[in-house]
Amino acid sequence: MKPNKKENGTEPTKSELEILQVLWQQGPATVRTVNDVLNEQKREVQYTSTLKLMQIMVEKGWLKRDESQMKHIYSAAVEEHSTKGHLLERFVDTLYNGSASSLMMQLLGNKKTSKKELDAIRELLKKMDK
Amino acid sequence: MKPNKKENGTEPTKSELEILQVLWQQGPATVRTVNDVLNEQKREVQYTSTLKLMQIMVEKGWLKRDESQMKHIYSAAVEEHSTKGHLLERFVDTLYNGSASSLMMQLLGNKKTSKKELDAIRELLKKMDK
DNA sequence: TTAAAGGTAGGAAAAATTTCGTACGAAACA
DNA sequence: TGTTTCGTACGAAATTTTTCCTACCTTTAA
Repeated sequence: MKPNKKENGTEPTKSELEILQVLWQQGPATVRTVNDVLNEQKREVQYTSTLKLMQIMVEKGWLKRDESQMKHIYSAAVEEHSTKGHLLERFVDTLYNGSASSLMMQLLGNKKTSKKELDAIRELLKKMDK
Repeated sequence: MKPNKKENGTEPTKSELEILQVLWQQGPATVRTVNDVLNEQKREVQYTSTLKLMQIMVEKGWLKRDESQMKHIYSAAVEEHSTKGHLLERFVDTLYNGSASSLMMQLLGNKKTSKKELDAIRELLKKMDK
């Protein structure tokens, strides 16, 4: 029974989440690719740092790795929707005592939420109504 | 120009957020009270650990401290609504590319969101409609 | 007036996270 | 055939976050 079994109960760290985001968006990719995206979209970071982190994430079960090629191909081992759902749930629990509508109010009161967003949300609720 | 000026751009850590939550809910309180609540609601933690953390948070500008009594009274130095708003914004940006409606969909698809919550949200939107 | 209980301060250790230097192998190419 | 480029592995340092020990002071109660 090796340790890299996954389902470790914990959550990805901030940096780990950044990497997951990249892989969810781009699909399976090399360290080089992920590192490039990070440097471009997020923050400056050395290649070996990204490599190390991604290796750790494989151990933790967040990522899978295809080693059949010399350039290893990494991909997310956890599903985007459920992972984000879990994070969101924890977020709501922590900050809003589990009340989704409290969070909504916050969100809707936020200047950053555009008219377009609001309409999309209304549409969504209408669909759920049926 | 001392460092404990506040507005340091960063965000509270997880543990710091727990303490802020307690103070937002309970109002100004002693370390003893905060520590008791933490142990009861969250996790086991030593008194001096909580004390130290709260001292650090004063330095960082997250908390204020009334030292006029021997039992110092701590209170949140940052406003609940705006702080949570900021955290929420970062959360949406990080996980949903800033799309509030994406987050909503996630939230609404979540079993944990009760009928009551949904109704509250509809009500909210109706009010915003006018 | 002493002992016990309950406070704060401060330093340091422990743990978790992040970063990167170095070594070394494979591939590309001059 | 070098030699330069691009890759992984590994270890360790640096940083950040968290925890708690120790010292010492004040209040309370015996």
